[in-house]
Amino acid sequence: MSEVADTPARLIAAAERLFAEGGEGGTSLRAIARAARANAAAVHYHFGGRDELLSAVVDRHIGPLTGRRLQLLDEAVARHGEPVPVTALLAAVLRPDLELLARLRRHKVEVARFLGRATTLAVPPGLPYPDRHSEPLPGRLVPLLRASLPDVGAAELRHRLRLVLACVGVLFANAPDPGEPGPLGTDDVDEQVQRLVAFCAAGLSAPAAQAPPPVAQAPSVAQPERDRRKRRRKALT
Amino acid sequence: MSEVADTPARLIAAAERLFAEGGEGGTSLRAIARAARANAAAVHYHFGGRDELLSAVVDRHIGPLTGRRLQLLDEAVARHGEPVPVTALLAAVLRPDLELLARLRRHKVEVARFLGRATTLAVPPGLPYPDRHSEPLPGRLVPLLRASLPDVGAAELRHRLRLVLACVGVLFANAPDPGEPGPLGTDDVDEQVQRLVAFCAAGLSAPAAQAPPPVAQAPSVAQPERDRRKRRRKALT
DNA sequence: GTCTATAACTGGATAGAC
DNA sequence: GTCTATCCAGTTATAGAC
Repeated sequence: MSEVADTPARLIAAAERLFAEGGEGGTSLRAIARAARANAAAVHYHFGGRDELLSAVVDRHIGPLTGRRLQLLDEAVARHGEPVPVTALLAAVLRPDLELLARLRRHKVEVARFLGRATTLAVPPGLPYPDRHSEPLPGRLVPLLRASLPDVGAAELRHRLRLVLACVGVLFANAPDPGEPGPLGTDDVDEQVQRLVAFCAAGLSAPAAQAPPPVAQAPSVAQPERDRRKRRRKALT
Repeated sequence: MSEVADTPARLIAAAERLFAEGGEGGTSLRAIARAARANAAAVHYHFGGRDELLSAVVDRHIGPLTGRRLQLLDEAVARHGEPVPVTALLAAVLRPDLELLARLRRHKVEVARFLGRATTLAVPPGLPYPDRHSEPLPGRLVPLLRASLPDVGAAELRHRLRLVLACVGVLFANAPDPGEPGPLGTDDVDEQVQRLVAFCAAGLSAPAAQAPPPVAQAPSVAQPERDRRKRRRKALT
């Protein structure tokens, strides 16, 4: 873990730390190379460039998640038979994320936040982030959910599932510092799963929307802006 | 709207477009000045620097939202009396966002996505984005919710509210191109409000979590990485 | 495989003329 | 208020020595 390791490994490790601490756009290839006690040219040799290194860092964490999710889904099916209770399906999908989050939070909170930004968001345009929604997960999950929630329309279900995945992403992106209480008010992963599943299962299963009483029309929005002038920039060396 | 306008206004407009299209980190002060047909020095004169300009852009959109949310909350209280139904409270809070989203989606989708990244996420560290959770909104909203949901614990409620706000943020961040169907499968704001409220109200009101059946322990995670080498970087220039 | 050196630019910031 | 000119630190990328 804290070995000398070969250059590519040291580069990945340094990149992970710096991308997480300094932001995706704000971290330069040279800074990474310096931190890895390697040379700028080494990044090009091993990965092909800065962006490919970024992808490598994200993939390394996200890849294994899908595997574990599918595994837990299979176990849930085996245990309950179809239709699987929604809570069991959600627990299978969400647990791996919360486990990873707990692990990262201990020593690498910034990395957790970085992954949250990278996976759930449309993310700064132009960067090659993996699209979570095109993973093999939905292909397996959606049919199971449909069977368990026959009263929720197919389209509605897909939208709601997006909202569910959004929740996990934001838990990552706003991961609290270690020392502070964990993501959902607890450091216990089982409790986190229970709480998140309680919220999401209820949302997924909700009866179709009903028209609420009408609401006053929106007034004009955006404009109050007329006194910003000549503030000195924060000093910088 | 398409006037010549004064320099600060042109700068804000150009900055909004370029930050949205090119990402927060990837847009330079010089590019903004060029697009605004102004000078690089003008940015420093009027705003103090690049980051302050970024803040100005975000504030201009987000500021008015809080006002409208509080206004709709007051109307909801006046109409229903306390305790206000959860659905009414949520509709008041979420409608302004969806209205803004619909407006932006028509001609400035990228700006919507930009705002989503900027407000809900921890966002690349170091950048001065407004923290949505420190707005005056929670101070007014949380007591109303507590009164409407006496069975949900205070802490639990706060966590769930974070999840709700996360959902809106991700709707912004992943705003679909105009032409494609709207954020929740429809272009009609009223329907969007209904669907989002249905999901969120159910989640907020859910009974406390229950312990689900135990789950196999996690195996080792992260590592499959051993054949990435020497891919040429995509040509450039 | 890893390094130094360097090419070729772009970044934010500011001084000072107009 | 707005511009030009300039500073200089920092960027990716590559050629070529070891």
